[in-house]
Amino acid sequence: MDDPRQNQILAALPDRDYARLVGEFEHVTLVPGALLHAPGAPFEFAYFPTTAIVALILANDSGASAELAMTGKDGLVGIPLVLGGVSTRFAMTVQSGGEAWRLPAEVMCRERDQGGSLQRLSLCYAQALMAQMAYSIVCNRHHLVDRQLCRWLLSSLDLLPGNQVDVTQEVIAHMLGVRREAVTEAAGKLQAEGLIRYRRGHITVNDRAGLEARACECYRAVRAECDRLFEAQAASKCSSINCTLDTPRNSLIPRR
Amino acid sequence: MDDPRQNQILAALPDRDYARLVGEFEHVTLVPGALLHAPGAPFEFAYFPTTAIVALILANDSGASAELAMTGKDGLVGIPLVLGGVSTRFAMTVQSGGEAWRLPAEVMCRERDQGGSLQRLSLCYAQALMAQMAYSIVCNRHHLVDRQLCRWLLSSLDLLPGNQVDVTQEVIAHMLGVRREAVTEAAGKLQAEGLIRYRRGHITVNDRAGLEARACECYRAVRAECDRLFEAQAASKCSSINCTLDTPRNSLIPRR
DNA sequence: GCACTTACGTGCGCCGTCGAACAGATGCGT
DNA sequence: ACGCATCTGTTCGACGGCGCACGTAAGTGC
Repeated sequence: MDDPRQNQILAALPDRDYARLVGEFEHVTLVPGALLHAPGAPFEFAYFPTTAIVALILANDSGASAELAMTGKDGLVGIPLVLGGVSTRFAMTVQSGGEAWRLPAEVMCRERDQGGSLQRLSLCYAQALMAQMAYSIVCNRHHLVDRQLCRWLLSSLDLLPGNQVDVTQEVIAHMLGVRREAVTEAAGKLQAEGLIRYRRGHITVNDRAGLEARACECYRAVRAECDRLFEAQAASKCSSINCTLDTPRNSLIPRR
Repeated sequence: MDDPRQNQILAALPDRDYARLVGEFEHVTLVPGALLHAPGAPFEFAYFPTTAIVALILANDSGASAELAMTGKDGLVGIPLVLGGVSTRFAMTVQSGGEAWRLPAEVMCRERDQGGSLQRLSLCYAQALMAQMAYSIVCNRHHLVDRQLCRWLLSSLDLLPGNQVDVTQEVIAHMLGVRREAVTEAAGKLQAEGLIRYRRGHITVNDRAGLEARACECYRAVRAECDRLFEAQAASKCSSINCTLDTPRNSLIPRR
C-alpha cells in the first residue's frame, strides 16, 4: 500500500508531528490530465504526491501559457495555503498519474498558524519552487529547445520510479511553451543520439548520464539548490538555527 | 526625513508590532548598481525599500542571466530569511538608487519563529514575488520585446515617485535578458509613438495610459494579483481567516 | 482484419532575435 | 569650449522558432 512518507516532506517530519497528523490524511489517486486546482479558486486541500507528478501552469488571458514548475514526491501542491495567499492564478494539473495524500485546507491553516515542522518544511519547499521558476526564466531566455527538453525529462525522471516518462509531445510542447513540431524535432535529435527512445506517448530514457551532459546547466543548478534547501531543513530539529553567521558585511559600493 | 512606513509592508504592520520593531531599523541609502546580496551568501539584513528599487537577478554558470522580479516600497528584500532557506542563488542589485530601512537577520529569524504580523505580511509578499516570476516566464516565452519593455517600465514606474526612470538601455537589456540593440529598437518605437522620451539614461514617460495599452496583459495581471494578495493580508487582523470556504469540491475528472 | 482515432514526422515561407561592427550623438569634466 | 568616455542609433547576414499544411505510422475498438 502507498505510504504517505514516500513523500519527502512527510518523511522529514519528526515522528511526533507525523503521528499527530496521520489520521487526517486522505489517499487519492490522481489521473493524468486532471485539473487539481483551477486558477483563482480557493484551495480545499494540500496534496502530497508520492508517485504522481503535478504541473504548475500559468495561462494568461490571451491563451499564452507555460509550465512554472513541477511537484512530485519532493514537495506539496498548495503553497498559497502555506504563504497565506489563499488562492493563486496558477493552474495545477496532473502531469503523470499516480498516488498522493491530501490534507484539508483547514488543517494546513491550523499548522501554518501554529508554526510547526510541517509549516517550516513547506516554506522551504516554497523556496525550492521559486528556484525552479527562476531557472526556468533564464533557461527560456537563453537555451535552445532541445536542451530545455533534456532538463524537463530529467526533472520528470527524478520524480518517477523507472526510466520511462509517459507523455505525448503535444503535452511537452504545452509545458515548455513551444510548438509541438519543435518538440518532435528536439526529441528526434535526442533519439538519433541514442539518449532516448520515443514511441507514441512513451519516452524511455536509455542514457541518463548522456542526457544530463546534453542538458543545460540549469538542471544541475536547480537540483543542487533544492538539495541544499531540503537538507538544511531536514537536518535542523530546531527552527531558529542558521541565523547568526560571521561573514563580512556586504559593501554598498557600486559595481563596475 | 525618510519614514520606514513609506514601505507598504511596514505600513500594514499593526501599530503595536511596528512600535516593538522600530528601534531595530537602520536607515541606509542604496546607490545604483550596488550589489545588495551576492549569490549563495547568507543574508545579514532584510531590506525594506522606501524609494529605492532592488532587482532580483539570476545568472547561471554560463553567464546567461535574467531579472526575476523587482522589489521596491511594495515589499522586502531577503525572502529566504522568511522562508527559512538562509541564502539563495539570486543576486540582488540596486536598480534605482534611493532609501531603505534594514533589519538584522537575527531579528527577522526571531520574528519568523514567533510567527507574528511581520512574518505573515512577508510570506504574502513571497507569494507576490512568485506571481511576478511566473508571469515573467509566460511573458518571456510569448511576447515581443517592445511589449516586455512596456511592462518593465510600468513596473518600475509603480515603485518610483515621478514619471521618470533613470536607467540606460544597456541595463534594461540586461534585465530583460536581451541584446542592447533590441532595447534600442523597442524604445525607438515607443518614442515614435509619443509614449516615452529617451535621453541618455533618462526615460520620461509621457503617456502612462498609452504605455499600459501597449503593454502585454502580464502587467495588469501581476498588478491585480499583487493587489489581491496585499489587500487580503492587510485587511486581516487575525491570521487564521480565509481557510474555511464553501465552494464545491474540485473533481478529479480528467480534462478533455 | 478493418476502419478510425491519435500521435508523430516533414516541408515550406515568414519573422523576430542574435551577433558583430560601426556611425552618430549627448553630456560630463577640466 | 573642448575633448572624450559613454550612451544611443543603424546596418547586415545568419538562425531558431512560428504557423501552416500535409503525409505517415502506431495503437484502439468493432
